[in-house]
Amino acid sequence: MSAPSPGWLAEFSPLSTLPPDERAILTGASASVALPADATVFEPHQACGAFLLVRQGRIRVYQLDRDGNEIVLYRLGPGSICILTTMALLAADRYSAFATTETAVEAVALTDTAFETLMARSGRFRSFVFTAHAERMADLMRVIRNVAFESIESRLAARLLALAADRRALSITHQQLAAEIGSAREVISRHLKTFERRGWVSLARGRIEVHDAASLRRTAGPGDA
Amino acid sequence: MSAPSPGWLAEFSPLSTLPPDERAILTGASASVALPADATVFEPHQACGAFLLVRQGRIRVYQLDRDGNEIVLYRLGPGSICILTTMALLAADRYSAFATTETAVEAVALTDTAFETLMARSGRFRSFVFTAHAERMADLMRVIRNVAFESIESRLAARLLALAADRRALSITHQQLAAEIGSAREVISRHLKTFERRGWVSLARGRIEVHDAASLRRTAGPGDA
DNA sequence: GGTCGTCTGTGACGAAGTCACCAATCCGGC
DNA sequence: GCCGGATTGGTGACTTCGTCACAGACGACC
Repeated sequence: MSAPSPGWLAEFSPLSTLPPDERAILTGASASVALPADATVFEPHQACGAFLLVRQGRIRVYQLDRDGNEIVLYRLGPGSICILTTMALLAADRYSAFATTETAVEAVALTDTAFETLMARSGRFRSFVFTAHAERMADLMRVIRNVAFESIESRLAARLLALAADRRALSITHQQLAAEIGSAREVISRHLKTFERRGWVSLARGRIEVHDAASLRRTAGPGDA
Repeated sequence: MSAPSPGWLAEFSPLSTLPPDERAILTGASASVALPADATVFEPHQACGAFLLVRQGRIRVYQLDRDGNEIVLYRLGPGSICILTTMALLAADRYSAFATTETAVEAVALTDTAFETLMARSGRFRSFVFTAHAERMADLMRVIRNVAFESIESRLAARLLALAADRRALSITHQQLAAEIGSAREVISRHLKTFERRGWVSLARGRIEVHDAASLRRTAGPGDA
């Protein structure tokens, strides 16, 4: 693990205003971490042991049951931190979720002592960490609202829009979409077919093209992705 | 708001080992809060403005959608803290959950400045707060696993056992049970009827008596309540 | 072109949610 | 006591969703 390239701190805007002495702690005790795509970041009952700040790439955090059913909880992108590792650092508790890199990931790892030093010394750092906690908590609440209250059709529409972002087409299988919202492949296939019949999307093997984002947005409803 | 009765700190074991100067901050800036049963603790987009430590009673935290559907997220009992208020204090973010007292509640409220002072000064206090965060996060993950992966029958059995605790009978309506696990009243009624036909419980208006906890535990499965 | 593994489509069925409606019970007022 | 309204529980019909079984379609590779 080498030192991260200089200037990485600027990529985390809430941290870029830290006073010099606190910056020194951060930059002094950090190491670069590079992960390939589809790598395991952590699994239940397996601590990660370091505080991770994501610089590049995307990490998917999800739940898995014994039958292989899956549901995505949230994603971590550039500028966000992995709070599950902070849990393991500051609280003894460990909780059971999986995390996998979706793309190659570049991150900065902070030693646990440096993390605790900063938490003790820097109000800005604490606020940064707490904000991340609050956001993740909000993500989980959103997932609960979706699975408990929303129809598959609206959740699927919402997720298609979220995954497509601004692009027209996305490369994803029906099985992967089912894992996104915690449903079954056949159910997703059938709903996608009706979307296609309505002219909202067009389907090809491993590929979905969005034609009518407005209609999708309408069926997604006021609820969030 | 009067000062809480002396010795309340002993009720929060992780805090009882604080050094004298940190205890002084806690006891000096705290006020007693008494809430009746069925009172609103907080609602979405409405900050509570203080750090709450629960001494007596129970608070139910739940999600609600526009159609009145409900699902319980977790409960706070004696010795636990309300992390949603800490979110509002340290992070600007607010998230949308409801909290209601199930019984009369006695709590201690800490001013926000005292909270931040303690977070800055006391590693033990930080660890206490972070542990609470981790536990709540674990609760939410458990809820997600349940709604996404478990059958109604097993979730109902698990919840009956959890609510009954060691008692044989519990006073609860089918509607309330449905709100516990995020289902519909009719579904709960039907499952309870089959439980009764199997001799596991007996039903009366607003009352359920558990006769065969072992069988309930078996259908609840290895998963958590 | 042929083979194999992955991906998608479909029918049948059970489990769960929704809707409509009624019956039983409780509670307060008289 | 009795009555009337409100709450609670029971049930059938129907829709949506999850599960199972299986077939066809496509792409990668030889």
